[in-house]
Amino acid sequence: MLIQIREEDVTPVYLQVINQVREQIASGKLKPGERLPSVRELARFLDINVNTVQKSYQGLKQMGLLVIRPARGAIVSHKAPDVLGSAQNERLLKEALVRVMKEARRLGFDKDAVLRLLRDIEAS
Amino acid sequence: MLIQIREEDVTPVYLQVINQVREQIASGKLKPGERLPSVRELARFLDINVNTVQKSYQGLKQMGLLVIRPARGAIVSHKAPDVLGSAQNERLLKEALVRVMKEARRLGFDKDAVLRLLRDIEAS
Amino acid sequence: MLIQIREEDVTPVYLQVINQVREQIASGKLKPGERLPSVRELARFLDINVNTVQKSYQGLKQMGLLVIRPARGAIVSHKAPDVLGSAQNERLLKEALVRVMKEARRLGFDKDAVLRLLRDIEAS
Amino acid sequence: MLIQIREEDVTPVYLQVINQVREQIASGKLKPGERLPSVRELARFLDINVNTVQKSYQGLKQMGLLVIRPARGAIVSHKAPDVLGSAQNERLLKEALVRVMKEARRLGFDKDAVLRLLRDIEAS
DNA sequence: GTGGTCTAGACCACA
DNA sequence: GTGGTCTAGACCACG
Repeated sequence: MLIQIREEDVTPVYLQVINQVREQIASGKLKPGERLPSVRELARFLDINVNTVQKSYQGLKQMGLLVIRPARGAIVSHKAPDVLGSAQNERLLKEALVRVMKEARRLGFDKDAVLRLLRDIEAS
Repeated sequence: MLIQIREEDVTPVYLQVINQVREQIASGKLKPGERLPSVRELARFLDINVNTVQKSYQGLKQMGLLVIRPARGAIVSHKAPDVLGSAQNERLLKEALVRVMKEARRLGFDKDAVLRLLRDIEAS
Repeated sequence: MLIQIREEDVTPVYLQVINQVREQIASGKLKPGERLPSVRELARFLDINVNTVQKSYQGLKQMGLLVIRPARGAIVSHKAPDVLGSAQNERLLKEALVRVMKEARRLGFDKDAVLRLLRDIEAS
Repeated sequence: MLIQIREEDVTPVYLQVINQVREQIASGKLKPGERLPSVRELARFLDINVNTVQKSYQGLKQMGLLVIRPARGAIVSHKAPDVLGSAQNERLLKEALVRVMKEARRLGFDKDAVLRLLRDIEAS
């Protein structure tokens, strides 16, 4: 499991961890049932605080992506694929898009302009 | 100038003010040269602290949307239209869209799905 | 005497008046002995507060450029030419230059770069 | 990081801090990636309010000289050298020089006189 | 009256 | 511990 913390990124460290784990599950690099490194292990590896990793894992558990078994470590939930494609996520994404549209209008762009910009964006 | 603070919104108050003023300039409700309420006036009206309004006005000044003249009040800058339609804003919006696309991919959506969702969003 | 207040300029109004009067004396447009408009007259003409003009005239008097005769108006002092070319002014200018040099160093420019830039400036 | 506040200086305290930090980055005493003292630490050391230091750091962030990461401290941005040598700064300096030249003309000096004075100034 | 600066003290999320 | 936000109250120069 390859994770890296960007020092210059203003995103909270615990969110950087959550996002990258979520991405790896979505892309299939992490599969249901697969074991994640222990909290202490990952904290040591990333050189961040144990509490921070703890918070990330709890967040992922809350989303239903991780199953945490005390004293036995954390594994990717078998329900993870459902969670990632769920209607709830569509709602989350919709909210994010609404926020961007509001921002766009503030900056003086209409929906068509946004759609055009979005189409031009790399799939990077 | 109609502004309202949403207590339940997590967005910092000073940003709510900035966003709403920005929106009103973008939509033409506030025109270049028009005078804004004094910091004290607006603070009293919104029932927030003077320093908070001050922070908002300073932010808007920084963006080039306001011209603030000590002891004479603040007016919408005549350069505001340029600022709002500038190439710099296109870059800002692009960055926001890239962030949303990353988020979408994490949630298991591809670009076409995002485009479809965006088209369905109200122009509210 | 042609004076105009720039609304968008952040320079205090009373200083805008002082500077323009000083300029007109330096350039010869206002000559020693010549009468200036009364405080009330100028205030009405520029649409600014009487106190502001009063402050400007007092400042000019302080510099030795104006002689104010109560109830009879203000005239350009016959000593004005001496004041404008004096050693005291050289000191003032030197201080302004020192401030600019400090600013330049902060922005990453050395003295040679500043001299080059200054030479390139229009004599506008 | 050595900073000192001059009580007798009319320059606002938060600007004194900004200027000195900027100077130290320009002169290489503070290098990209280097960590600055926390707002509380610096406030205690300079015996000024935390909010004042906060204002300074926010200003430096705005200029692109600092990267501030909540709960992780502030570091000199890796883009700081670009910011300090940029064309935008040349414009800023040019504007300052134009202002000084106007002032000089008001005081009765021409450009050659100014150049001569500038050359004589210590590089202090 | 106006905006600008500063202090003191508080609460928050994050590490 | 860190930075970010907000309040209350003060003083200043300027109009």
